[in-house]
Amino acid sequence: MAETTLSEVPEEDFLRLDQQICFALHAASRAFNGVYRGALKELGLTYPQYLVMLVLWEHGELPVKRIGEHLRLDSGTLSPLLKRLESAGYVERRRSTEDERSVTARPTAAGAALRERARAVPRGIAAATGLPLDRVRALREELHALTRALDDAHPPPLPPPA
Amino acid sequence: MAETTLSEVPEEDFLRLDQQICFALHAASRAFNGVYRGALKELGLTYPQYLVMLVLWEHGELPVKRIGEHLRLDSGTLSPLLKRLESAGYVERRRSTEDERSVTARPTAAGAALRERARAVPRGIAAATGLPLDRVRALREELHALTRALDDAHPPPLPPPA
DNA sequence: CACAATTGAGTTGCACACAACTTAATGGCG
DNA sequence: CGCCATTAAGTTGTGTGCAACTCAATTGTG
Repeated sequence: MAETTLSEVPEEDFLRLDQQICFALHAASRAFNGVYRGALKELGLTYPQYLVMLVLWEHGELPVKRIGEHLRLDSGTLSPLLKRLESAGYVERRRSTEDERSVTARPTAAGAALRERARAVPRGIAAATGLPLDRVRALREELHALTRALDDAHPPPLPPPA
Repeated sequence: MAETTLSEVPEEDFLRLDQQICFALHAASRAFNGVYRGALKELGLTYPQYLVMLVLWEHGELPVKRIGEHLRLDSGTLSPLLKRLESAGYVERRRSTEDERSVTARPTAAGAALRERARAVPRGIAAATGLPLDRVRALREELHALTRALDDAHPPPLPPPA
């Protein structure tokens, strides 16, 4: 049972195994998304919008570029998303004075207030996973390593944040 | 260091931990998607289209409903996706004669031939993960359990396949 | 047998992701 | 200084994912 290397797996099983692992990650991500969707509905946030707010709550004002580095997202995704967060009244955007190319985003008063209401979210999610926190942490580390390896094999447009 | 229960984590760290774990899964899924995108480009398939073809290669002709159960996807996603696979010449769709509500899909000759070209894909992906197959299998199991737990806490429209 | 509830596909609308492109500003570099 | 490569946002187009809906076929029930 110690078949650890790729060459020891019979060719016939490979497509099936591939289906299992790539599907598993895909499905888990969407299942997570679904649980967050329910938890975030009353806050008026989508899951990616919540990720952006988490970054802004932690760091305050940030250029779009920096947000993208934290979340591994590019301007093609962030620009319309931030526009929606702005029209929802949760963030303000402002073109930087030092560098006119850069646009920074920061939580408004309503956005900051939203943080208090959001405090209830993570506990509910953690409970829904049914996993002890140690396992959650371990899983997080494993997924980080996996993401790093995959991005390394297929470098994304965004270099990982320094 | 044996803080396993939720109640032992300070409230202040919760939003940050939440960001880390939910982001980790989200990012890993997208990183995987990116690697597949590169590997599948020459086959003319997207990642979800590849998942559908894997199911059809394994099971032959299947109703849309069954495909959805295997992949945890509903008709809102599968209908247009199958239409694209059909216009690409990889699958045929046919309304069932026994139950006129049901539509089945199966690989065409070109779709079946594609399977041979697809054999090269999984090895490349497995190599890109940088993980030994044992770890991949363990991760798969963990993600399956996680998906089940999350779907249980927030039942999706699709019941898990029997 | 009639008829309401259910089921399977499909459609519509919205919000990501991401490639490819455009535009404007900045930073070298001769 | 002048000019070009680089950089940051934003835009466009395509393909999911999913909620909410429509429509037709089927099933269950009195």
